[in-house]
Amino acid sequence: MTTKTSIDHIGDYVGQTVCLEGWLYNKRSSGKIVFLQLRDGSGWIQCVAVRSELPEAQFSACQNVTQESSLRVTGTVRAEARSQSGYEMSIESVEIVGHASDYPVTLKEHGVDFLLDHRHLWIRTPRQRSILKIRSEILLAMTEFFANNGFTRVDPPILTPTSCEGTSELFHTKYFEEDAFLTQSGQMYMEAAAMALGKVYSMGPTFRAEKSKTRRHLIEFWMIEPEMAYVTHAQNLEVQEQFISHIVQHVLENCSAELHVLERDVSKLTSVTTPFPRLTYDDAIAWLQENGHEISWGEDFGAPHEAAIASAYDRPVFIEKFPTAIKAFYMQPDPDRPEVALCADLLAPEGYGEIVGGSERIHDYNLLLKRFEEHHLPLEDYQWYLDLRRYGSVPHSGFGIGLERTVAWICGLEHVREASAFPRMLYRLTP
RNA sequence: UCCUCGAUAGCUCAGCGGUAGAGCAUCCGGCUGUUAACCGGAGGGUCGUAGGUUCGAAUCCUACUCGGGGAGCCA
Repeated sequence: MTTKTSIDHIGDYVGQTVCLEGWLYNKRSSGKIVFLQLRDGSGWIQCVAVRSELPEAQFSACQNVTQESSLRVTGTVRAEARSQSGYEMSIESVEIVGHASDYPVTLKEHGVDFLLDHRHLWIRTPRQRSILKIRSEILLAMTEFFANNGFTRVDPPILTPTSCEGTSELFHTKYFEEDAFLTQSGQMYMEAAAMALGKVYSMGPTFRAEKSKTRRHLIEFWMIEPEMAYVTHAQNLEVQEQFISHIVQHVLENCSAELHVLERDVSKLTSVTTPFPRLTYDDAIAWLQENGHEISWGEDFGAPHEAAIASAYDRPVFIEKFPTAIKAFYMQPDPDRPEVALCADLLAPEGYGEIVGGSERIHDYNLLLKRFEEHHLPLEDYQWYLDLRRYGSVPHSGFGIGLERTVAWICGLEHVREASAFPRMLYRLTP
């Protein structure tokens, strides 16, 4: 029985005969030699069939095999200077597992619409594979950071009875006889979990029924939401910058091949070290006004404002202490200046926009009650949330980070849709 | 929802009032080191849909459908 292996381990088998199981990425041939480029998910290798060295049936199978047919290839591994990976396989036998005819996603250029219609096949290409690998490594780095810093993972519900923030449009569904909505944030549940377990985090999908149609928006996206008891606004920012720099460092250390496929300028990532610059909302408004933007105190930033500020730095930048009036109801006011909240947005470099939003939460029962009234939120739906301030309330903080935006930034993508295996976008639910 | 751009072969596009084109993919043939291989040949089309202008419309006009990019909202 021939040893089976995967392409990423091929260097351990030089001079030996092994079997690889994969798919045909591309083929080139002349009359008496055929080059099969095999991929198996772990990498690529060129397999060479020579007419004089193979039975005629085996050689003609190599000549006729089509793009993306699945193959078992048995042969001898050689070190090969002409190969990019440094290795090649001399084919001894080929078994076609599944024939592919008229594979739609050719190696030439395609339009976005066509590629998205064929997303289930598009993800086989080197570029898309690299993105999905890096996404997976980012989630691993996040998990690692949380495990090393005393966090417990808690998974909040996806079906919820009400809005968490009362702002965004929600997807509506039925829960037997009741109305239900797909979650837009697990934050309130994570606040409850933080009172139980101290430091907690969630990872999972969230949904926004907004008709957003830009390169930074998906309808369904993943959010990672840490929540920490007894943690203040200032400490929250420190956790965020350590968290982000850990992720970037992990990708730099573990994904250099994938970053190379993506032609990512890694100097834009090596500069991401702590501390990150902190700009108050006041500073940001003043800076924008000095740089010719028409904006006044009290207004929220638009995408062009965020891009202008972010482009002034070589690493993510915090903008903190926004006016209370334009931020979520649950954010703790600054005790020295109640008109601003103890919150911060983290803007990614290179125009990728807001990747993190966080704040210290209101812990005082009466103040939170007042906010519910000001925002006309139905108290009966939120009694459990108010309970957290009735029974041993403590100062606490947390943040939410958008996974696809983070992946898009680290990978240098044009659009967040490539950061998801099967993106849900406005007017696009399939595949 | 608003602004803007687009829809021609399986794919990417050219043609912009006068007989529907190219490259790639597919099929056939050639080539012993190819790297989005190359060379020769073949098949492949209700020019998004519906109206209108014109002797004549893929081309000009109107509406609609579908999609891209952006704004707002946010992560």
